[in-house]
This record gives sequence, C-alpha cells and structure tokens, in this order.
Amino acid sequence: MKITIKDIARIAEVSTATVSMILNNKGNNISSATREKVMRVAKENNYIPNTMARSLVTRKTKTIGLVIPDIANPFFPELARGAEDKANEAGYSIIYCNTDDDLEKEEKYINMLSEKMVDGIVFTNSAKRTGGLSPVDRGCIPVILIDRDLESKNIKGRVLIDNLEAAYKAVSHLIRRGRKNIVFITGALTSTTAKDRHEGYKKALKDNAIKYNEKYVKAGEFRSDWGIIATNQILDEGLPFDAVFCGNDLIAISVLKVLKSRGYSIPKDISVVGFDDIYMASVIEPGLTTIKQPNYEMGYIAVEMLIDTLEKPELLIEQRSVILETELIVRSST
Amino acid sequence: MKITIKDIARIAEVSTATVSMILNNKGNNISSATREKVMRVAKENNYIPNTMARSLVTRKTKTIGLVIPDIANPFFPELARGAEDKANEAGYSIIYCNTDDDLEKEEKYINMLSEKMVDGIVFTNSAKRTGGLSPVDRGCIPVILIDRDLESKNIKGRVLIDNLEAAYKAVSHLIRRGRKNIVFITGALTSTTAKDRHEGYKKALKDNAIKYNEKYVKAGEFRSDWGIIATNQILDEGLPFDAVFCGNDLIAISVLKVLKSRGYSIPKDISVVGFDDIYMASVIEPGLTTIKQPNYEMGYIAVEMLIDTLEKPELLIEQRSVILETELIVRSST
DNA sequence: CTGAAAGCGCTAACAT
DNA sequence: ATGTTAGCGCTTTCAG
Repeated sequence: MKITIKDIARIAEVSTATVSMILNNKGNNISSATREKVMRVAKENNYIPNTMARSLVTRKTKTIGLVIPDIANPFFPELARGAEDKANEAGYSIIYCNTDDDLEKEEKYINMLSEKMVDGIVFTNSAKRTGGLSPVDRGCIPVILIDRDLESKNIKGRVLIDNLEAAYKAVSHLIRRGRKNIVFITGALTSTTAKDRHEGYKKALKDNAIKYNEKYVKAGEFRSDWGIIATNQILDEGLPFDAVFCGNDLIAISVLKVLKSRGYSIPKDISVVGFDDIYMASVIEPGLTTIKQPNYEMGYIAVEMLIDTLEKPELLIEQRSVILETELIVRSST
Repeated sequence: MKITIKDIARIAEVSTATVSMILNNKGNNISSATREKVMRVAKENNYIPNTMARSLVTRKTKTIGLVIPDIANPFFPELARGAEDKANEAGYSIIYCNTDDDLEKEEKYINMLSEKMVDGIVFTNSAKRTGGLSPVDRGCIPVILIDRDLESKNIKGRVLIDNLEAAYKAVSHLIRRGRKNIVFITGALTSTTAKDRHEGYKKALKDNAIKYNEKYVKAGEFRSDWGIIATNQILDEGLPFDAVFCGNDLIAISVLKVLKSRGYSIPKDISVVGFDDIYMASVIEPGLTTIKQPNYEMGYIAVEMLIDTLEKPELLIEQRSVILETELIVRSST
C-alpha cells in the first residue's frame, strides 16, 4: 500500500497542508520540531510523492519531450545523451520519440506530448516539411529547435550550427588540396541543413573561381543507402570528378566503400569529406576528413535553454539562438 | 485556455460522466445522437485530455521507463528504437535514462520512475552490481530485464541471449581456423553477460583440448579505451597469441586498431572476433567477424512482454523468459 | 506557526 | 440512456 501525504499527516499528527509545505521546503515559518517529525515519519514510511497529483495542481510535469528523427542514426545518440544529462541535473526527465522524418508521426508525437503535459519540447524538425503548419504551432508548449531550423510561434530558442560556413570550410579544404571537380552528395534540399550546406558549397566554389555545375549535386536522403546509390549514379554518368563532399558521415562512409570497391584509391584518385564526425569516421580506413559537430553540447544546451525558459518566466517572451562552432577534422581521406 | 471535459459537458448540454464515457468508448448504451454531438464539440474545441488527471484516478500512466547504461554506446540505440516502436504501437511512451552502470544513478532513476508512476520498467542491470538489493526490489513496479540477468522480485520477464553458447560459437570458429592461443578481452566479470561469455570461452577451449590459461583473460570494461589498454598490456607481457576474442565490438575495434598500428597483419598474424555486430563492424577494415545480437528485437520484445504483463493481469504472476538467437557473422578479421 | 477547505481534471459507482 | 457524486493525492489560499 502506497503511503500518502494524508497518512503522514495522521501519523505525525499535523495537517496535510503542513506536511506538503515541509516536503517542498515551502513554509517559511514552521517549527523545526514539526519539521523534523514530519521528515522522520516520511522517511520511515518510505514516502514517495505522487507526481501526477502534484502536476495536476501545479501544472508542471518536470518532463520534457525529445523529438528526433531516429535514435539509431549515429548522429543522435550523443545529442540525446547530452539532453538527458542536463535534464537529469535539473530534475527533469525525458520522453523520447522517433519520427523517422515522417510528418504524420511527428504530428502524433507532438499530440501525445501535449496530452502528457510535458513542460517543453526539444525538437528536430522533419527534413521533409516543406511548409504548412508544424504541429508545434497548435499547442502552446515551448519548443527549442535543434539542428534544423523552422519558423513558428512557440519556438523559444534554437541550437544550430552555421551549416553554410561549415560546408564552406570543408569545400575550401578540398580546393586547397587541388581538387576542382567536387561532387556534393547530400540529403533532401527541403531541410534547412542541406540547403545551407549547399549554399556553402556553392560559395566556396565561387570564391575560388570554379564554375558551379548542377550535375555534381546529388540530393536524396541523409542515409547510407543513398550514399551507395548516388556514388554509383555519378560514376555511371561518367562526369570526371576528383572529390566528394558529403552531407553527412553516413553517406561519406558509403561513398568510400563504393569508391574503393570500384577500384579507386582514396585520396589519391578521389578525396572524400564528410559531415558530423561520428565515431565511425575515426575508425574506418582511410580516416574520414569531416566537419565535427558538437552533438553532445547541442543536446545539453538545448535542454538548458528550455529549462531556463521554463523556470524564468521573464525569458518566456524572447527567443534565443545559439550557433555552435564546428571544426574541420582532417584525416587521411583528403 | 485549455478545454476540459466540463466545458464540453456544458456546451453539449450533457453531464461530464457522459462525456468521459464517450471519449473513452466505454458506455455501452449511449444514443448515437449524443455521442456524435459530444464528439463534434470535442473536435471543434480542440479538446486535449489531461492524462495527469486520468492517471490519478486510473493509476495507469501509459508510460514506461527504459533504463540502460548509455545510449551513446552503439549497442543501445537499436534496442532503444525497438522499444520505442513497440511502445508507440501500443499507445505508450518511454522515459529513457542513462545509468553509466553507476549504482547510485540507477537508484536515483528508479526512484524517479516510481514517482512518475511509470507502469513498468525495461531494465538493463548495471554490470557493476555484485549483490545487494537492486532498487527495483523496493517498489512494486513490474520489470522486464534485458541483456543482463538479475534475481529479484518484481521481475516479470527477461529478454536475453545465450551468451555462453554464443561465445562458444565464436571461440570454436577461431579454433577451427587453426588458432590455439586465444586471448579474451572483456568487460567486468561481475556482469552475467561477461561471466557467461567467459564460460563459453572456457568450454570451447576444453572441448578442443586446449588448456585454459588465466593470463589470456583480460577483464576490464565494455569500452573502447579498455580494448586499447588491454591489447597493449597483453602485447607487452610477451605471451604468444594468435587470436583475440572480444567481449564486444567496441573493444574489438580498438584491438584491431592497436594491433595494426603495432605492425600485425589481420588475420594473418592474429585473428579477431567481436560481439554485438554493431554497424561499425561491417564498415571497418578488415570487416570484423562477430556475434550478431538481435538488438532491435530485444527492445521490441521486452516492451511487448511488459505491456502484455500490464494489460493481462492473469500474466502478472508468472515470469517469462525469452532467449533470442545469435548468429556468427564471419568477415575478414578471421 | 498550523489547520480547514477548495479544487486541479478526470473516472466510476450508483442513481434515476 | 444519462446525471449525481465522491474521490484520486496533492497544493494553496485564507483563517485562526
């Protein structure tokens, strides 16, 4: 049988109000005698507060939703870990959801989180949303955006990286290494991420007086299968190229694989650059040159921002943005 | 302003009880006229049920806890994904927690989950627990164990693999390939997982008339750092060996790395076998021979079992166990 | 310094 | 076929 605040009140011979105040360190003037007594009784009976009941009245659940495309994509576990660590530090817990970039699932999950009355949501917007109202618009739950941008009310903050600048760094690096015909294989250009990286790619070419050629751009999905398909495509099309810049490491690793299996030497014949710096990038051979994103920090900071917003009502109005630094990690694939 | 059941009752000119029944498909005899009316009013006003209030009375939260060591360990994301998929199918959501195999954190999280009144917990027991009461013992929340075994009341089921048999398969494979001096690098032998794999290792040696030598066993942690340390140790100790069986792929990948950097040729000089078959195992070079564990299924089945237990009270008494099949994946490291 | 009482939004007997 | 009512366990005025 679960012990309630009522039982404690009865045993300690005080009122439930007193017990409640003591257990929450609220009452400013409660004799230390009763305080200790109540504490003791609570301890002795192994009292576990019922957060449902509490939330019902306080309208706070100390729970936040984490909505990401897929935890099995190596980009996200670190991020999820950062988020959970910060949440835990602050006494929050995390409900996590995988959308697979599917708009219906996204909708369903946001509704579910509304019903569960999460205090806020850390959200990676689907790469497939091309417009229309995001489900986060409907409710009134504060949202922190992560990785991918999106315009909407309810958005209280953003944790992003400068994708344009990062792509620019990567492609410039390739050019400095003497490469001129650079293929760009990436995810759907509907996502702001892919779009900005595309811009960075173009800008680097332009600043180095290399003509942009649409045929060198292969936009599909941020998945390893797409890396395989796109590499074979570009190879079969017969356009000459001496480097590949990839929208993420998963793609880059597939590119490496296909290229090697078709007899190319990396980086002698073709250089490859990835994006994300997942653990695998340092393990494969040749080591993958890539852009390091601070995944753990992204998750951590997003939750920090969210909790800040929640607990400091004066911050509830303003939007905040953090652009995290990326770093070019040079390995032997270039 | 949030719409409540009361508002709907007022607008639709019925009682809250009626509204409640309709919204939950409960009342067996309600005129379709009122039913439709209530449904319409609910839709029109964008009614979102308050699960707190509901849970408070039903004592069910439709939430389950997933307690694992570390989502950033590549073994777990797939498992977490399987768990979430099944939970989602059944209308449950998942609160996820990382314990880092730390007993204090484990305790803290289990308490937190009790307060949040999760309906059940899917739990990977810390590899460091050597005895004493697990925090899952204290409460009365049904628990499904995953990956690592543990004895305790409240445990309603287990989803495991036959680690002994799997290790036996792996080591036998090495022996068939002509290897005789097989090093075993693994995590702490306090975990049932490491222990059983150790037994399998010993059994395979014995069945092939190879003497077991303690010096060939390096038990530390299931982490890549440990792979590096242990490999260097064994190399420096100067014992001759021609194969390494690793407690997991993370370790195996480190072993591969160190071995290569110290000039050994794989598998010519030394064969390496891992355990888990994480994605990386197929990507690195040489491809890592390993034992494939059905991670996704483990998560999926664990949640399935949990929900079954929760929703069919007649199952609440009996314990259930599933031992999933493993498979030896032969790649070029052997 | 402490208690009484109202009510958060919902469900589930029990009435009608 | 629908309404009345009593809580679920907790917090929070408002009195005393």
